[in-house]
Amino acid sequence: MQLHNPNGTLLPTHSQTATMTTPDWLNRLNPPQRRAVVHQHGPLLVLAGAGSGKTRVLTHRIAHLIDVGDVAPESIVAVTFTNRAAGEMRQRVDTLIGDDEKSSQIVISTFHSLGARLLRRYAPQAGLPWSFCIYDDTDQRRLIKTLLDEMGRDRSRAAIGQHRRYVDACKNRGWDPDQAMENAFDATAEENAAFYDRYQQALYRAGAVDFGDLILEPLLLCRRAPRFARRLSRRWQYVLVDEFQDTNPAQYELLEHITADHNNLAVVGDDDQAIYRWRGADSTHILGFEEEFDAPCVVKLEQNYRSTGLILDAANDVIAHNDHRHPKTLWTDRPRGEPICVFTGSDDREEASYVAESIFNELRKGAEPDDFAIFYRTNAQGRLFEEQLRQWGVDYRIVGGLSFYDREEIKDVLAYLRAALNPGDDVATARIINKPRRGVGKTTVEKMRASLSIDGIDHLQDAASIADEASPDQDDLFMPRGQTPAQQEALDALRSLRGVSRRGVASFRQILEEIRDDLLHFETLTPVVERLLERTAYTDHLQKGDPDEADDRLRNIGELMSAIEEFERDPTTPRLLETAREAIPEDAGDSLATAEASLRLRAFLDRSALVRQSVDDATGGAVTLMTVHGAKGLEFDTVFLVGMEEETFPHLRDRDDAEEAAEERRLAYVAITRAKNRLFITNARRRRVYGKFRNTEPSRYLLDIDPDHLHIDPRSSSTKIDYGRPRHRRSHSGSSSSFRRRNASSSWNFDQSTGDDDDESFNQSLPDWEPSADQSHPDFDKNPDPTVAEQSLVGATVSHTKFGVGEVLSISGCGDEARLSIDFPAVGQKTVYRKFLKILG
DNA sequence: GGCACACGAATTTTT
DNA sequence: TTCGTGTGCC
Repeated sequence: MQLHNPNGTLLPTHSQTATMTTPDWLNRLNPPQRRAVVHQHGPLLVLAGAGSGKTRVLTHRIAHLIDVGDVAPESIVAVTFTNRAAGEMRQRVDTLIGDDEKSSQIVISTFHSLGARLLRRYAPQAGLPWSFCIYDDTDQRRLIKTLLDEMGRDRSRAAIGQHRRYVDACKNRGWDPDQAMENAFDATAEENAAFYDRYQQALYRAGAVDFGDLILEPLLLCRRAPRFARRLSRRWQYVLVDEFQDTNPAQYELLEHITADHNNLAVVGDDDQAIYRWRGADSTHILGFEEEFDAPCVVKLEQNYRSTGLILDAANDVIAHNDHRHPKTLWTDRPRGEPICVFTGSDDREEASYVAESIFNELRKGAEPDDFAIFYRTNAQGRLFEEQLRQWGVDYRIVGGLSFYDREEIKDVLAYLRAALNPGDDVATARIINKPRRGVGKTTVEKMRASLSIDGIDHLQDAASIADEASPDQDDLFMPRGQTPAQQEALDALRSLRGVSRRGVASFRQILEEIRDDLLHFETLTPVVERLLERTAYTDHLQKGDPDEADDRLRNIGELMSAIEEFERDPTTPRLLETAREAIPEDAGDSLATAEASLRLRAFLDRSALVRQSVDDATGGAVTLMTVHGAKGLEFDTVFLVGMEEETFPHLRDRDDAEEAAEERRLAYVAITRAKNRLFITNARRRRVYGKFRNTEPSRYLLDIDPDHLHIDPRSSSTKIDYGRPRHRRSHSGSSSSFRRRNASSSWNFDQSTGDDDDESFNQSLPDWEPSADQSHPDFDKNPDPTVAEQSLVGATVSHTKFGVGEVLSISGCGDEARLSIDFPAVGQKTVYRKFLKILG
């Protein structure tokens, strides 16, 4: 992952003189940073403001523990919340320590990966089969859906979501189903708790764990077996936690177990950046750390090295409206920098096109695409930006959103592997039992499901074998029997399967059997998957599908193959295999459990569930698109914060929920503080929601920023937006700025400007900011004649969403009124308004 | 069993 | 706008 972090290159302004005994890098730290780094024993709380060098403190602390504190690398564990953060920390620690052997012994991982590793190692103790799989979101939903189906309850998407949230919430709190029941104080809660119990049993039957279990199960092991907890605590003598404000109670309790022996818990975080409350995070952990842990060393990092003064001011303006904050003042000695540029599009498409064009112009002047990021509140917003960036020929990468492993074809192939490895995995089995089509349709699967209550038929694959092996004249002494007439009926239905369905079931079973065989006999995964694809004729199936998609899907299968090869070459893989091997006794009796390819498969599947690398992460040199949540922990030279409107950002589900509002505000704070040198805030006067236009209002956060810090792009379509209107009740401190805002309001309204895309003055204004837009933008009055810039469009290549690419023949009018006559090879000559066109060159 | 069609509902945010 | 579900027909 190439998301840079220039924090590693920053030089604090007041580094102090080196003493001979301290390692060189200690001198690159400012005094509070150094205090946190050299603190060796006992609890440590680092309150690290945005951009204050928190990763730096963590990595240097690890290096210091090893180099100066003489701590064994394997007794250090550092936990983060995202794979990206873990990867970055790993890289920086590697560099600092400069000894790969030592460095690789330090455990640096996400909470969930750590949990997964523990479960792999202690699967039998946790009551899990060696072949257990990790259910991702989709699997989880599918399971819940079949359960609701079974129970004859509402299985709508909303209902599934509700149940999922309930189960997750319990697990985040560290509750098993019994505790959930104990804490259920009304009928609804009891019903939910009962569902949780049922869900958990289904997971158990399937030999699967969900994301929540990756924390909860190790925690339950700790509670159940204090000796196990003590063992962990002895093994990991020094524990470091990043983004501590985002820990949920289950994670917190797990940390307590791990540090019980020594209390060497160093946590780093920022309560202003707590944005995962909805995921069960509880910021009282960081706010109450001082009380909970006896007299911890507390360090505040308040100097921001990242952003310009104006950007930091804007961030402070926004966050100042929140209460209950850990008191701190973030400051910087960086220059004030350029004003924050605000643009309002007439609609969401114009907003996106503005952003794409601005970036395009910057790139043309030699800027690096990696320096640009577009942040939006919801993933759905990304699509328009993609579209526009593509129009402008700007390379981009999307972080988050649909992950590679979420793609249908990838999930299918992995489902075959899962179903072969772990026959109890009904979600995987159901997914592929009829894919590609083999005549096992809904009715057949219904029959199989109906027999699942019978003793001896625990999984769909058991049912499949009954159907496959049944014969009319067979002595059925060894066949399961139904205990009730209904069960017997289901069994009979299953056994009387004939024709295509029966043959389909048989061939399905055979395919899985052959995969298992391959797992036993091959050393590596690649041939296993290659043969799987042949046997299932999966690629043919793809080719027969939607021809528009076929190529992409085939390419993705190819990507999967390379991902597997890469995984097998990865130097860290052997360590993972070792973990899985340790859990299985030599005499396990199941040769599949210890077969090399099967070990590899488990490790690969674990990783594919946990490391959700984004679809096109690999490409370097691209503009980054992501949600604000995804942006946490990153920084970019230039940030476009888009969709800054009420309803979109803040995206409030419940307008009266103060906690939710506070979290949204923190989210805005996180977004702003990602920018190093330039910040663009954009919005649109109307936006398409579910295909229909909806009018918008500018985001409250935009109004909270001191207007003096803002520069409104003159091309904004903002005739009627009254930024000056105080629409939101403000608490205490905000009064002076809202006074200023009201006075300043007149300057925020201006005439509708042209949409002149070739406006050089705008482009030039970026590097050397000119405070007054009017100088650089001489004249936007209704001028019937095209400007010189517009005239020069004749002969240019343009593209239109409907008509495709064409050449400009002539132009009349200017600005928004400009009409261009264009020759489109595809549809002939057309006259089109300038604003519907993209200039390609 | 499989397909084509029509209708309705829906979007936070992620490990 | 897009997705998933339900219906009716071969």
